[in-house]
Amino acid sequence: MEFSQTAPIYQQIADRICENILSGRWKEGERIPSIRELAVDMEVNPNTVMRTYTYLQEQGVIQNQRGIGYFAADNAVAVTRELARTDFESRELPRIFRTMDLLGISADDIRVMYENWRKGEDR
Amino acid sequence: MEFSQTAPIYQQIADRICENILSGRWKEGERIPSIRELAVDMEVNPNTVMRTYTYLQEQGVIQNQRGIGYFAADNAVAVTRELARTDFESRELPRIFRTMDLLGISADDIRVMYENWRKGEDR
Amino acid sequence: MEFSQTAPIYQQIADRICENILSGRWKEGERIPSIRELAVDMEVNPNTVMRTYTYLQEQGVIQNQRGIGYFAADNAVAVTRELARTDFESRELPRIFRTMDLLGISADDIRVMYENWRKGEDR
Amino acid sequence: MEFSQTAPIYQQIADRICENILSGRWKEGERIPSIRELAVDMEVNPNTVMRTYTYLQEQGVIQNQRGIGYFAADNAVAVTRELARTDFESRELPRIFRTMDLLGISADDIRVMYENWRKGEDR
DNA sequence: GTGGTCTAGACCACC
DNA sequence: GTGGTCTAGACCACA
Repeated sequence: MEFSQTAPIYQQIADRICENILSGRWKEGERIPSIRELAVDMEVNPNTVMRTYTYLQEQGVIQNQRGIGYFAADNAVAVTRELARTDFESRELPRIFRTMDLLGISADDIRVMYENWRKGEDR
Repeated sequence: MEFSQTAPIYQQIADRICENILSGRWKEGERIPSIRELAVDMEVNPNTVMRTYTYLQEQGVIQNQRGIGYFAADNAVAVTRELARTDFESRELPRIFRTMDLLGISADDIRVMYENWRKGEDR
Repeated sequence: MEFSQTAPIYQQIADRICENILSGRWKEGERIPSIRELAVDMEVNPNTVMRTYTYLQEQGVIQNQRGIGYFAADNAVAVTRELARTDFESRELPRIFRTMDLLGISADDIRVMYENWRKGEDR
Repeated sequence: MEFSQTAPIYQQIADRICENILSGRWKEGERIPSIRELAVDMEVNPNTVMRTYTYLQEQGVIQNQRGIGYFAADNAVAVTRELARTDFESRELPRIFRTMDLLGISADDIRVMYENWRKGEDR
């Protein structure tokens, strides 16, 4: 997998996992890949995945059963939504709005670009 | 001045300068504060401002006249717009759209929030 | 290591690294010394090496893998050649030719001196 | 006049003056422009020209007659040649040769480029 | 262990 | 006065 240089890798992995949960690919309560599996899959040091899992566990998105593995929490979807929403509204949006303001990009422009983007995605 | 913990200070200063140029507070071709002045003003080490200026000079936003000081480039506004726009479209937007998609936020929701935000700003 | 007084140390280190890449002592894609290692080796402050690495990374000569170290870029040789060639032709040559012209040094004189110089080098 | 960013301005002015002397445009023993004249002509701070003149006087290229002005020394051509030659051979050539070596540029290549350059100059 | 950022303070060349 | 380079040393995030 390719990673951005700007954000920490463990965070990018966390985002990925959250997407899997939100999109329903990983069901609540189900087992998720082991640290080693994911590390191999993502071509990353297991320590890095470990960090991701620790972080997500602190956030209540996943849970650990000793000796068995990690599981998506029973309320994983709700928790993840809440997490993503808070982050989006408090950290992303203000910066976005300021940039729009400075560059003269209207909400309408955003709408058009969003629609184009959705067409481009394989979904 | 207050700085966010997430982004490096020298970057936040660069953003600040770009805003000054885009908004027209600093005119193209005019002299901008000396490294030491700005360092005092922002309550940071001169090295940190130095780093900002070096970065902006590489980007073509500002220019140096030896022994005299730094000046906003003649085409500073265009260069800055281009910089900000590229960054916004290639780095911000894709992440934003993915989040909107996952959280079910529509472009209309964005429009409403944007309008509310503009009311909140004193402008 | 000994450094000239005329050029900045970080530049001289950069030149050194480029020579290592051009001569094949450092292979493309291979790891190069860590900042701290090189700093000890060259008896300079780590910050100075840091500056060199940042510069070379901007030029595309080396790449960073987070938490692991710096690596010679996959196309490091080509990039370095291009860099050196451009610099030589646009900055060095014109000055050289003007001096030759003024002093009445012919291209043949240069050839003789070059051959003598090559004999002097242990190669 | 346009100045390079890399070399000090006062040095570039000195080079210019040396060229005028070597090429015979300024004769030995003749008066050369006053500091103020040259400063206006070159769009430079008089202090900078002052520094150039002081430097050239130390080298014996020009002489000062108090209250009258600066003059090219009686043996200005010889002195200048010697200066330029020493600088060229001891400082320029070694670097040039090393670069040629690294880039695989032969003395013949130089000859060709030199001839092309001479055609390009208006002389 | 790695790199990245920042501070404090010094010294220098240049205008 | 200006910017530019360098050192020393600290602290942090990341792998």
